[in-house]
Amino acid sequence: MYLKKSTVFQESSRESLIAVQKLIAEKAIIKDDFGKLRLIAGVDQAFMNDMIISGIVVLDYNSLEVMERVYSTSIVDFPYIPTFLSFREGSAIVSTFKKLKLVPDILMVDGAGINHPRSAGLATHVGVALDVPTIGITKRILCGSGEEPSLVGEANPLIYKDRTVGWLLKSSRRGRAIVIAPGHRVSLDSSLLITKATLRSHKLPEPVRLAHEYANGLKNLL
DNA sequence: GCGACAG
DNA sequence: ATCTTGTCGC
Repeated sequence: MYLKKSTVFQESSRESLIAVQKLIAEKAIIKDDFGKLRLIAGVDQAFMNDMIISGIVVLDYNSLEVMERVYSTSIVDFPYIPTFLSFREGSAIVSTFKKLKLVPDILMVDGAGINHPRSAGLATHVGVALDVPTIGITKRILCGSGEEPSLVGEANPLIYKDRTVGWLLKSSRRGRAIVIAPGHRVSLDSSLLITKATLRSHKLPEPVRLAHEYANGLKNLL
């Protein structure tokens, strides 16, 4: 019979992919290791049938002015399976990042960071692969729990197995809190401070919000 | 064994 | 993520 990718995945590579994630987690550095913040980028993927559109937007960290945008397309070759998102979107991000002319000091990713069962979410995976400082931003919790903040600007720690792995930040008046976590070469505290600094009256911080808008907008031109 | 589960 | 209209609220 025809083997669905998900079946192949489940039966022949699950353990090896978990092994890869454990190696990524070992290489991840969860402390500040970046220079003066001048440029911050955001990345997000949009999908059109079996095509992945990955878009990156680079902003000036202080003015949040857009400095550069690049994108790349590729074919979907892996299904969406919770905790294995990096094997679906990771390579697309890496390819797109390499097309940048400007080198951002931080890359904000639409996915989990160390707030992952094996401490290897998409932001961490991509950060280690490119050896670039990353922060992971998600709208929902993948794992862990924390008290839901109620006041705008309030943040509570996200706990997973007795360890603080990120934050729940009430970023806007409406909706639930967003989830923030270090990906690579960024500390827990900095991941929160930097994210707050790039917020502009929207639920998501500007880097990822604009990257999402950019990637989705490309669907009308491809 | 039974849920939970980023994008 | 994506398929989709109207609708509640600031």
